[in-house]
Amino acid sequence: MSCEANLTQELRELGYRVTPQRRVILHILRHANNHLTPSEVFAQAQESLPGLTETTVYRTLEFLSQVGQARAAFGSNGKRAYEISDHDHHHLICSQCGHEIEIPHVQLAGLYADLEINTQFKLAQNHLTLFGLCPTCQ
Amino acid sequence: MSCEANLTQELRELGYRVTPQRRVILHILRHANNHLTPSEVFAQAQESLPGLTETTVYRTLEFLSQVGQARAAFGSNGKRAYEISDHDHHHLICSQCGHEIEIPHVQLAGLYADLEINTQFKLAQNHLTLFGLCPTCQ
DNA sequence: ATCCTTATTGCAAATTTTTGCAATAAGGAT
DNA sequence: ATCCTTATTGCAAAAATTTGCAATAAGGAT
Repeated sequence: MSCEANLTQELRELGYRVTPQRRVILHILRHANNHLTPSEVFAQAQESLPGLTETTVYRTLEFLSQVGQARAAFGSNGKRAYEISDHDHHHLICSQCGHEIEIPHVQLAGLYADLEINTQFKLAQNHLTLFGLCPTCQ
Repeated sequence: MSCEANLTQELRELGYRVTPQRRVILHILRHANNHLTPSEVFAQAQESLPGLTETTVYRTLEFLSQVGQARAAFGSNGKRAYEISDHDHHHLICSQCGHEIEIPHVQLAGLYADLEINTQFKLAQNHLTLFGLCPTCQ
């Protein structure tokens, strides 16, 4: 559990608790190479934590997003999926074949800056999902 | 049903059928002043179409998005909502108080153009939902 | 006006996601 | 090491969403 060490402090200071469920789920997210649906997380997490409930998975995933450790993304179908919130990026999905590429957040940095000026909002770097047709499918 | 006249042709040419369910649901979307959840649509639609099922509402909403008449948007909670796809825009929601403002698509036009060049994708103008803190909540 | 093909609907059942509440267990204090 | 407070979990039940399949009805052809 070495890689979760830093989080522990952070959460406690905010009055949250560090539970086995949260550790395991965060660990899974950290070691996944792409986003996972709640049921995928549940399936994996259950192996190390037999008593785990789906309810808890949903709540934990939501919790991790709240504290900025995870991020929710929505696919074309509206299916929810979560991923670790380490490197800021967005997704561009081909609505035909489903092929998906990553867009580094820096590419949107200019837009975000402009919008902050126009709207007076302080923007969060939430994950966006764009759609289009990939070169092959056009 | 005057305002649906043009759609009728369009759908038939594509091999789709114009049914009372589709008419009513599209009509509701057209006259709504903001996005509606499937159950809200269902509630309203049922008044003019007693036998209507929720299943059909879900399917019709999805269908209307497919043919470009409607658009799905996802709120902070991940709740799905649909709106008519007339003027292209996006939403910026305050993650604190839920206050929501519209961002005209033109403000993202530059970004979209850049992305099309970088990625080789042909981008669709899908509705994006951005989050942040509104002036009051900051 | 009737017939035919097949896109769409409704129904029932499965799945996914959310919610209320009592039982459990983190973690600070003694 | 034990006690206390209350954040979190599990459970059960509700609500939301999806899926398979047979019955219905759009709309083109006769």
